[in-house]
Amino acid sequence: MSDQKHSMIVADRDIAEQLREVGITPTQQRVQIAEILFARPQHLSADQILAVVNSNGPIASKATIYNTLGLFARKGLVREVIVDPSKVFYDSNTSEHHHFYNLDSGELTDIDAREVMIPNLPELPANTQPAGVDIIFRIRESSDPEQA
Amino acid sequence: MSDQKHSMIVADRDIAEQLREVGITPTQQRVQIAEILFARPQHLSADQILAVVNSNGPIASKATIYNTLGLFARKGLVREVIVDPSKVFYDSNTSEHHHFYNLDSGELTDIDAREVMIPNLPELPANTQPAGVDIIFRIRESSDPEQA
DNA sequence: GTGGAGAAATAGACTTTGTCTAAAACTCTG
DNA sequence: CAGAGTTTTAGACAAAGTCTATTTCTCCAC
Repeated sequence: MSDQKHSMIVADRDIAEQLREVGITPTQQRVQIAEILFARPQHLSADQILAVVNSNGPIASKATIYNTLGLFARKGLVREVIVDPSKVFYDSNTSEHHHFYNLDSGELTDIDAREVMIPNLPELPANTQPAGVDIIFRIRESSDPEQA
Repeated sequence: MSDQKHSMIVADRDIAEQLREVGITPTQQRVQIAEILFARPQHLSADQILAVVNSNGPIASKATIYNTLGLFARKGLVREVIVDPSKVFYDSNTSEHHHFYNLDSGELTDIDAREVMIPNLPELPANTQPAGVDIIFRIRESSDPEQA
């Protein structure tokens, strides 16, 4: 039990260290948010993160959640996934990959980059540079009659 | 001049006919919205369409714009493009193609399907069927210092 | 440790996109 | 031209996200 507590502290130290490495001052709020996001590869909305962070008492405000997620995204710790017009998902998997988006369930799942032929980069408009490619395979439930 | 007026009417007739062909009852509002969208291939937000439709007197309400765009999208007359977390774009080019999205200017431009190698369809999750692929090349202005 | 400057967090007002509702106005068919 | 069903409408509402002024924290110099 004290081992567990100990490893939590160590884990937090590690996360704080990781944040410092990319130039982010580790605060309690940022560490907590990072801990949730980086526990495993997942896709969470700002709202979901807000709920999880504060599930055991108030730790971070809405503004902090948005500030922190924006900061993490700018530092490359997290990837913004824009597939649903109503909200942004934050993806803690930053390796190159693509997504299935299930239009019926709203579920977002990863596709390993190796499973998809990487498209060639088309000729860019003048005075622009590449900033990332998103490939989204929209899917629906097989028996969904909504198609005609 | 009367020729022009005549051709407008003819054009509206054509549009009304096109709407009927996909099972949409052509109302004044729907025809006007279609006229704006289909004048040329373009990307417009609901807000922009609302402004243009009503630029010479009130023709359609906000609710009608949203209803109509949703209807057109379901009928395949228009394609929803989700690249900006704050709003949906409606693309009157329904042929297969992809997009550049300029993060600095918010500008959305088409890429002909022939310019991009079509990626293979990865293995779909169980009980799902494909519903479309979006490929978005995010770009920024070349001299933008915002990168570190 | 302590002080203090700059950075970060906060509550809550605000903005914007989009949805909903109930009533009025249309369209179309018989 | 009547009546049923469809469409439009104004405005209330909802939800995501931003902003602001203030308070709190962090960290470094001493």
